[in-house]
Parts: sequence; structure tokens; C-alpha cells
Amino acid sequence: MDAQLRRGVLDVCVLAAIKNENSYGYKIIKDLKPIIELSESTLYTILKRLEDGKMLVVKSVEFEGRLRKYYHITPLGLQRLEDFKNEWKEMMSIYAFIVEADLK
Amino acid sequence: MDAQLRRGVLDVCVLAAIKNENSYGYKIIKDLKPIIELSESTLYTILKRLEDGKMLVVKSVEFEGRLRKYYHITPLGLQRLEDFKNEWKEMMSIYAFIVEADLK
DNA sequence: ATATATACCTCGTGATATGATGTATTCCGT
DNA sequence: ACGGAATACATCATATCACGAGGTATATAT
Repeated sequence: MDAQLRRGVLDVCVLAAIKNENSYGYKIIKDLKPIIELSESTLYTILKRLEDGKMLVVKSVEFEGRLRKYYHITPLGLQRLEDFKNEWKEMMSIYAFIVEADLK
Repeated sequence: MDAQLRRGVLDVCVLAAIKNENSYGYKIIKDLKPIIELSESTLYTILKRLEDGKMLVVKSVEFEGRLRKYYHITPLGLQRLEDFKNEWKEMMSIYAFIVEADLK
């Protein structure tokens, strides 16, 4: 898939992945694998950015002797998902224009 | 609209804008205005990139005393539009995942 | 023992959109 | 005749971003 197109949805995919349950890095990658593949370096960059933007909060939990960072979505993160749905409508009309131009 | 989302379609919008008639910078911006707004600096960057990628060719034409650069799409540019349509299908399933997560 | 899976992190690089800025001509209202 | 808006092109610096390469450490399976 086109790199640029990916960028538009990566953040939102990560938010969607933690929406219903607190998850952690390694699990997010595995959960998203059937939808969209992303490397660890990419994910951690995104998680950091989402944290800076206060769209999620992090909680370190001891698990089998090692630390595991659980990510929990915030109201701002939920808002981002809502915004995305509206942005998608705009995207659909742009897509319509492109396909229409293609039919002429 | 989200900046990242834009980036995924800007190139393709420009290609779509010149698909049916040779157009030039200033006109492309005006034509795309109802669909997606972009500044001159953005457009010329994109046009340069598309030219480098051989997705369009440029032809300078004298028009009312000044030079006007007409952009014409190439087979590679048309292919890019086709590819985009396939990529869009992937995007739709990603979107479905995001909305689905939102409903749970 | 060794490899694989789990789990985290950082750094450098290349690609990108955009605002700011510059140049030059034509058109239009007063 | 004058001034500003529209037309038309271009470049540069900046900030943002995904990602590969590399690093650390433990648990589990072969």
C-alpha cells in the first residue's frame, strides 16, 4: 500500500486497537496484523505521539517478572476516532471525484 | 481535515485533475478547490514529484505573452490512478475495522 | 544449549506538505 | 493614468512522520 495513505490511518488504527481493552505494544501489533502491518519502531513512535497528545495514558504493570506497559484510551482519543469518521466522509467525496474523473 | 490523511490523496487528486485535459498550475488549483484545497507551493512540489516519477510530462506553451506550463498525464500516471482504486479497497477494510471497534 | 517468542526502547534517514517569499505580466475599476 | 487584484511561475526552510537497524532482557520450546 502507498506509504502516504498508510500514514493517514496508522494512528487511528492504534487507537481503535486499544478502544475496547487496555492493550500493550506487542499485543497491539499482533491484533492489528490482519488489518494493517506495522513494525515495533513504528508502533512505539505512534504510541509516544498519542501519549504526548493525551489521547491515551500509560500504566506500567508487573507481569511475570517483567514490566508491561498497558495503554488506555482517553476521552480525547475517543474524540479522535469520532473526528476520523467525519474526515472519512470528506475522503469519500474526494474518492468519488477521482473515480468520476476516471470514467469521463 | 487531518494532514496525514490529505497526503495520501493529494498526488492522486492532481493526477485526476489533469486526466481529461491538459491543465496548468493555476487552473489545477482552481479546479480542485471544491474538492480539496492546496496552496501553490504544495502544488508545484507535487507536480515536480509527479514529473520526476514520469507520471506526467510538461509542455511549455506561450500564452498571451507569458509562459504557461501544461501538464499531461502519462500511461504511468494512469496506472497510478488504477493502483489507487485498489489501495482504496484496502483502505475500506481498514475503515471497517475502525468503525467496528467503535461499535463494540 | 540454542533458537524463537515476548517485550521494551532509541537513533538516523528520507520523504513530505506548507508558509513565506520572490518575480513578472495582464486585467479592471476609478 | 494609476493601483490593486488576478494570473502564473518558482524556491527555501521548517516541522512532521514512518521505518529500518540496532540494542536489552526474559521466558518458552526444541
